[in-house]
Amino acid sequence: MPRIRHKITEAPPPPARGVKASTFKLLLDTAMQLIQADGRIPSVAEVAVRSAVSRATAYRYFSSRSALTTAIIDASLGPVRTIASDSAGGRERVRELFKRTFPRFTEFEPQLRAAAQLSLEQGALERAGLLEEEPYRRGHRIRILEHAIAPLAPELSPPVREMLHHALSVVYGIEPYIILKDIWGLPNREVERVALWMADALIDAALRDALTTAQTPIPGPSGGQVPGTQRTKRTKAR
Amino acid sequence: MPRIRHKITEAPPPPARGVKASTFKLLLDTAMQLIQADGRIPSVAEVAVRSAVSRATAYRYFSSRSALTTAIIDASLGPVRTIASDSAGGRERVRELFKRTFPRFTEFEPQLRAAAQLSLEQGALERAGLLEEEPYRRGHRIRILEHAIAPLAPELSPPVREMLHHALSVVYGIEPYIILKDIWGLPNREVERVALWMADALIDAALRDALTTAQTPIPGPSGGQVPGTQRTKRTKAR
DNA sequence: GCAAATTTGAGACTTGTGTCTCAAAACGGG
DNA sequence: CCCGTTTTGAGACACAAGTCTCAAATTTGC
Repeated sequence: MPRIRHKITEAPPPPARGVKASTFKLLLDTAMQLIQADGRIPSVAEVAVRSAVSRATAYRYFSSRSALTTAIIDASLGPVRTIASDSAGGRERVRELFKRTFPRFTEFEPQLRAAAQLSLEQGALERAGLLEEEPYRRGHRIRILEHAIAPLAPELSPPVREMLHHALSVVYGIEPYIILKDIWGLPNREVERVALWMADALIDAALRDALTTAQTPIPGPSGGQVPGTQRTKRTKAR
Repeated sequence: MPRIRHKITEAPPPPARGVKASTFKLLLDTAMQLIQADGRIPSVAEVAVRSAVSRATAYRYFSSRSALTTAIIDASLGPVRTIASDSAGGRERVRELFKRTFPRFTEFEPQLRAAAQLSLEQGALERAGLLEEEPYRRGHRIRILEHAIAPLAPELSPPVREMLHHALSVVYGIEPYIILKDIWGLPNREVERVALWMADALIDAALRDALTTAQTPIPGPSGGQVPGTQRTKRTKAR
């Protein structure tokens, strides 16, 4: 499987031929209205009709439904940077990141669900070798979380830090939100509580791992064991 | 939004008219071969051709691609019960559940990804009020985890137990697997390690919460506070 | 305001998915 | 082995997504 390069393009797309900024805006605005109204990504044809524009023209601007989806997601979630929190250090920074992000989940739920769906669809096509277009990968999650846990870095050995980074990326995203709402039927308030609780639990575990490895003398440099990843079995129950 | 009732049908479907067991088996077998070979759910038409059967017949057995998907998933993951572990109590039971389940993720990855995709698609249709068929909900996750954490129950107050249940359901599933593989490119071995680490961390947190609330005298019966959910801020960093 | 370049609309066409009908084939019980 | 029932195949139809072409409309440069 070919490794995919994350495309973190913040730059505006190069102007294509046969494309007029005003028409693009008209179509995108219509699409945004439709998704807010219906809660699902509209078809290109729908957008065309509602914009009083021919189907052919709409397809000139959004060559497929997935292209339209991508555009809608980017337009909705645009300034991701504003989510980042520079405020407190340590655990609070992560908590605040979660709290700041959460309202976006409720506000942009259809768009985020669409993003998740799109990435699954494209993943399937990709694995089958049938994907022509560039896959949609925003990859902001890694970067945002990296920033959030940065203050904790001095207290964590690199492997523990990485583990925490991985673990938080599972909890920080639309997926837990979807699971808790769809499987359990939890209200937003509860979903947020669970996510925060999980984040806390993971940070605790990381800090604890850091302590145990800090106390232990570091093994020889060429040792097979990576320091900090052998989790001490804590308080074995039963 | 209408609440959906989980359909945990283990019973075989009632025999429909115009349906022959042998043809059903032929088509399903072909479909299973195709998904193993291609890594994606085949179309009904594809299955028909590869089974040397007319399209019309194939559609008699699988009335849509999502019906085919459902059948494939069920056939692949059928005996979910065998996953359950009755072995150890407490934390080990959860760990063993995770370890037992993990090989299925690698073995049935395409099917599980398809299941995740299907549930997102249907969720979108459902929210738009456009879903005619019964949505596919297996809902085994809740039940399996409930069994796994049962031995921990005596040590946990009901709210903490519920929190743990919710949290584990975010970690126990194909979603973390997908996130860690697709976003990070982690190998299976690492994904399993992260999942186990997370499960451990969550159980730790739950047990710790249980301790703190056990020490605190329970507030008055009509108090607004639910005992055990007010997480004590632990080791505030920085 | 004119000419060239750009953008658009209408419709034909393709492909994939799903439905429907009806006659032929296969099956099964006596 | 025969007759009624069940199952199947072939093709016609519908419909959404997406492509393509060409002439008409619009915009832009001068």
